[in-house]
Amino acid sequence: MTGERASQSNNSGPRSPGKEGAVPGPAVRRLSLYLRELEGLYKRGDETISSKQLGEALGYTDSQVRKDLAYFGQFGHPGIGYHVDGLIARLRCILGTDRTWNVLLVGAGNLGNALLSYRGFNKKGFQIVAVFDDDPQKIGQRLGLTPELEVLPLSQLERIVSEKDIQMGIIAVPANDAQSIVDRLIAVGIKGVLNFAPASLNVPPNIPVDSVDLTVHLEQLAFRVFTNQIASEK
Amino acid sequence: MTGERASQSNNSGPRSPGKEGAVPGPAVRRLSLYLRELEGLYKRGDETISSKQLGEALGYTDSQVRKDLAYFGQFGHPGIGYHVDGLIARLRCILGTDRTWNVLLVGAGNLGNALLSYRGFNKKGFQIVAVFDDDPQKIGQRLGLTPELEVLPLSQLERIVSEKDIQMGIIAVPANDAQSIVDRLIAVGIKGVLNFAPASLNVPPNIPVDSVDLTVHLEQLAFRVFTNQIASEK
DNA sequence: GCTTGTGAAACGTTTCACAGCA
DNA sequence: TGCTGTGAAACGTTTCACAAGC
Repeated sequence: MTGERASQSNNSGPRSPGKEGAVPGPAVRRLSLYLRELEGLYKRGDETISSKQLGEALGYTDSQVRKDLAYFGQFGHPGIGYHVDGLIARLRCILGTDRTWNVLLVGAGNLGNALLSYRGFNKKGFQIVAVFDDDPQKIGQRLGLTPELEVLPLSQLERIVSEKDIQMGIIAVPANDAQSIVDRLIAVGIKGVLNFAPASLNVPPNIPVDSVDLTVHLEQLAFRVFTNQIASEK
Repeated sequence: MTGERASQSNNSGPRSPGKEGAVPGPAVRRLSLYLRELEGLYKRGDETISSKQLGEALGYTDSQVRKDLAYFGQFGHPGIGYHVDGLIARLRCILGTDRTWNVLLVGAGNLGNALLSYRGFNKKGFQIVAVFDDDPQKIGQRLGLTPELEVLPLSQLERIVSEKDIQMGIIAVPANDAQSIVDRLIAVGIKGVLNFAPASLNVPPNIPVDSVDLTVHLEQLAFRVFTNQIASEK
């Protein structure tokens, strides 16, 4: 059943995994970090980089870097390393950021506002093209950067999603509202969700959800700081 | 070399790992999610819960839940499950959120402001007790919730950290400033850092750093949405 | 009956080590 | 020499399976 694909040397099509099959989750996360680092190197004018250098910059081993990249093809040159610009293009293609993604935001509170004003999203090809909130105080407000967005009521969700061809949604509402919001997003055809509500969402298995809980991150940190303290008291 | 500790049945001291030794990183992350879920159950009046129920609520197996908890002791009762309130207390103690942590914030931009206004931190025992920014426009502004905080210049860092007994720092500055900020934080004795700047930070190995890059999360999502599309086209 | 805690097996990820190429 | 790509070994995590307890 595992489809096979002739290995296509260096000129393989976009995203070509060396083999059909699962890429480890952690590897995909690292690809984003490689890309971020490479974009910095590109700005500084570097033309090539070795797996060793790239790994050291991020705290990974050289073989880790090579294995991660090898899941998707053969991008390097023995004795040389990787061409920075070429690898950037490949990674963007692999991650899907060589195109623009239209994103909606639900929740125009503090966090929602901060997300609307964040320039980093646009730079990476993510455009927040609609904001929803059911608070009557917020509906009609214009928020965010240069082309400001009007806060719309959720009743407009279906219309706007198809009108603006929106594929992903960001949830920045209180925990209690998150499940009903995600249900509605999926009902109108949203294909992936980034959830900032401190709640665990129940969704069909084909809908990727990535949850960022700010307090969970602080707790992880507290645990590790605390562990260090105990260790150093020994 | 592996210290041994008589297994202390149910009344073991705080945080007692069943055995001295490493707890898997992913397990610690899940503990935070268990705690979040348990706090919800407690509000709804539930008194006991089984590993099966808790796992199902979060998308994990029952044995995963039991193994994670077993790293720290024996908290359950065969045939019954776990007492919700008791397990909450244990998890808080393990994660270090049974005390208050004083936290500082560097960067009073959009994201910094959103973090200052977020009530979830206080509920979990994290108090942002100082805000720093070197932008002259921002210094002196009063931001955040009820007891507003005055934005201070970084020159005050050392004094405030010792005065207010601050252990952790949150970085919400542009990528280019992040490394110099983290260096200064560590120099004044900060023990852990939550970094929102899209940059990889170089720190000594005994200083835990947790990085949250919002665009990395969207990229992960884009990758998975894109993968699903390709799969469904097959 | 149902549920925990845990050794052992299964699975997944990372690191090693080296052939092959520039 | 320096570097990639990759099979094999090492390591870590999750799941299984079951004895023991309510």
